[in-house]
Amino acid sequence: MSLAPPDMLCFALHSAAHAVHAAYAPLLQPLGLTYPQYLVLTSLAVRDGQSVSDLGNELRLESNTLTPMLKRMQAEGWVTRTRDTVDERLVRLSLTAEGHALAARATGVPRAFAERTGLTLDQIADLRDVLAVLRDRLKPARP
Amino acid sequence: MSLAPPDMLCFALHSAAHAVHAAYAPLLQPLGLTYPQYLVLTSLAVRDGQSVSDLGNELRLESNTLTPMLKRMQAEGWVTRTRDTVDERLVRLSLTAEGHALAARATGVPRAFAERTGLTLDQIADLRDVLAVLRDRLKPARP
DNA sequence: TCTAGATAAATCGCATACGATATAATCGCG
DNA sequence: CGCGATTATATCGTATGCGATTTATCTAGA
Repeated sequence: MSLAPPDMLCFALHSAAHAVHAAYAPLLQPLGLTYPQYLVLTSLAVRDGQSVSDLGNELRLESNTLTPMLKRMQAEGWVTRTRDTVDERLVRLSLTAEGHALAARATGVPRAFAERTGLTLDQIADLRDVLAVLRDRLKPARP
Repeated sequence: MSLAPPDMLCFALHSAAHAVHAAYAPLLQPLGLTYPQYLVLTSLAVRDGQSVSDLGNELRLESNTLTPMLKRMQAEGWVTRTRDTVDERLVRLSLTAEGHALAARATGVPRAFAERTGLTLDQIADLRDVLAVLRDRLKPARP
């Protein structure tokens, strides 16, 4: 006898992640951003000049996902991609002025989302930390 | 100033869901299953004869996602898709003998995963329930 | 020094996901 | 009864994600 999906942690995670994605979409669509692009923009707004693999390590994504996404964001005029002059294997990422402006416009999005969840800020922080522990146990980030 | 992704609940969920997906992959690959296909198989093993929208309501997926996936699973010989004779808009889904055999082989997968998480069964159940509440608050299933 | 191995991005193919739309079947209201 | 609205799938286009591979660059050891 097998467990049905509603009884499985993996499915709860899978479906909750999609629900969060869907909840963010209407907040991000007016900005022209997809949800993963929003994460990239936010990461670069905090730390400029990251390489593709720095960003991938933070977001747990591979170059095969990031490269096409970054090219789309470059085409939108939000991001620049330049080879590192010292180590030419690295591609350094920076936000343009438009990128920074967009990140500023997106600042309020997490708060709007937090309100939609109906959870307190403490509950949100606790859940976030439990999930981070689970994730890092399953798939540690590079040191 | 914006929050960085590691501080955001949405990112914790996003990345934990991907980590779970990645942890399931090596368990499912020997069976020839992808992770969403595993959820479909499990759902049909518990309740046979569901329509596409029944299944979509349980898994929170739309026909535009399910139809191609179900066709692939039909091509593998695991699932049959037949129009309901009473209401011909409905497509009824059933597992074949191979489908049932595969579901039986997959029974041990959640336990193997649970061990990988390092969480107790109570912790897993609690986390699952919190995530289900969050999901249903953001995107309720049809009644 | 010079090359074998490691590393960083990029490319390719495939499987989700979803918004928008199309099509077919059924329902409901006058 | 008849037709517009609704419902259930399916189709199309686009954006992730990832496994496997490729290319370019760098590093380390004989």
